[in-house]
Amino acid sequence: MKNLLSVLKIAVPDKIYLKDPETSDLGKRIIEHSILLIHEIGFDNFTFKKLGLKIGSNESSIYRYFESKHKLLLYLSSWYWAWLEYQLVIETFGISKAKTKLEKAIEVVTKTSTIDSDYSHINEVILYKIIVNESSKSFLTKEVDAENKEGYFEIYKRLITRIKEMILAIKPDYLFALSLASSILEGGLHQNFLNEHLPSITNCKDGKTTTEFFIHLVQNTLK
Amino acid sequence: MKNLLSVLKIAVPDKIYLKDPETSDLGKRIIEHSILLIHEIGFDNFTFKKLGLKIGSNESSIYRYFESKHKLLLYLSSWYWAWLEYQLVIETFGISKAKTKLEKAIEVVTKTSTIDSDYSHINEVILYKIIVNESSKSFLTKEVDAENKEGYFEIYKRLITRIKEMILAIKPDYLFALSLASSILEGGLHQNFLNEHLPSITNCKDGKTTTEFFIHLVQNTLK
DNA sequence: CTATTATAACAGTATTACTATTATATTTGC
DNA sequence: GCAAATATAATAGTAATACTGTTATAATAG
Repeated sequence: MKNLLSVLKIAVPDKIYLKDPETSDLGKRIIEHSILLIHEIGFDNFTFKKLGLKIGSNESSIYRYFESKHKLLLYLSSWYWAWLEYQLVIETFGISKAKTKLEKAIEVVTKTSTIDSDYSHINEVILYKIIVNESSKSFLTKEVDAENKEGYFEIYKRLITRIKEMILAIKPDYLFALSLASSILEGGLHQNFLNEHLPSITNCKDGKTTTEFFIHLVQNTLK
Repeated sequence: MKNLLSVLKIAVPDKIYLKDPETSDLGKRIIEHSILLIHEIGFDNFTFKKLGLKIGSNESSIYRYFESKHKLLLYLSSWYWAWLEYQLVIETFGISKAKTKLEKAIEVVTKTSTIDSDYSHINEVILYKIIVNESSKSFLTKEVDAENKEGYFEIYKRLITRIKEMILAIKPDYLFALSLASSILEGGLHQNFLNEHLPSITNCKDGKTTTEFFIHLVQNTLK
């Protein structure tokens, strides 16, 4: 089951890119090194020129794949959410008890140390760090409504919908299943951000994990 | 009690600005219209040049007050958190019952339609919209650790600490009081963002409020 | 082995995010 | 009431950003 990714491909909405980076060596190097470079200098300081320099390739060649660095961030985000959805499905598939299933889901979605699956050129551990620090910037823009219409957030929304279903399987009359699901996902990222940068306002440190916090929260809410 | 702000001044960490905008007419116009302009075109598209044009003043004059637009965002955020802390304190001051007190706090912190207090040149309703859409950008940067050391996030952290105290007053042995407090604050902003831009993944709409969601969540968690 | 496609190299542009300098108002102190 | 100090405005300049466009060269496919 774990090796499904060797036959399946992570599917990202194709309007996000001009040319699918998975279809060429240069494309894969763009993805691989954009993750490393964004992690290194931050998305705000990241440029295609710097990336080109890093991969020994020309700025204009990168523009053949993505029309802007914002689109690249959308790609990386979508890719991560798709990968997480895959993790979620395989990890919870065999679990029949609704409560155990949701707990596993919370674990998958809020844990920090995802293993680099080594499936590809993409380092999932570093990508997760980018998601924590930068993914909000993919929707905190003036263009969010237009981009939502284009379907750029479909995978993210589908992931939240899956968690919502697991919540409703436990408590079908709960009125805030979607809000709880989106809070687990974004809240998990936020607590892990605080742990790293503003530790004085989180308890998810010193052995206590973000996962524990959310499992406790959800257990009591759905009781 | 409500009119305390006519004698008190919202205090923002003074390292954030070069010159206190509250001390001059131009300074106040900078604040007033930066809020309107950021709301209008978004922080990413906002420049001091455009702001100068709007207030009939020169770009370079604005640089006398803030060394960058990032510092201006830090100022606006800090100002908002200080204002919210003030609201929190006066609204909960007279309440003796711990549970009622926290519920009031959650209401203050998560509600969308704050009234424009008309106390000043600052429109709090529009400022809240900026906070929802842009405030994360004030800490999602590579400079967050350095800026945290400089004390730029003190008010924000103090606000969360206040909410944490109210949580602990109800359940002193709860291990995640800080995480719950920070989740209420950021989560509240996020749900209100979703309501506006990605409504398919929130239940905080159609009469159900973000405040209700969090009150229910917290009540059950601290039971 | 030619045609197509992919990539690289180079040039150019409007805008951004500033810094620096000088000129002109406005306020304040005596 | 006037000089000195301060605040603001105007102008110029810069390196970097976020692109677009064109042409040249390399790789590959039919």
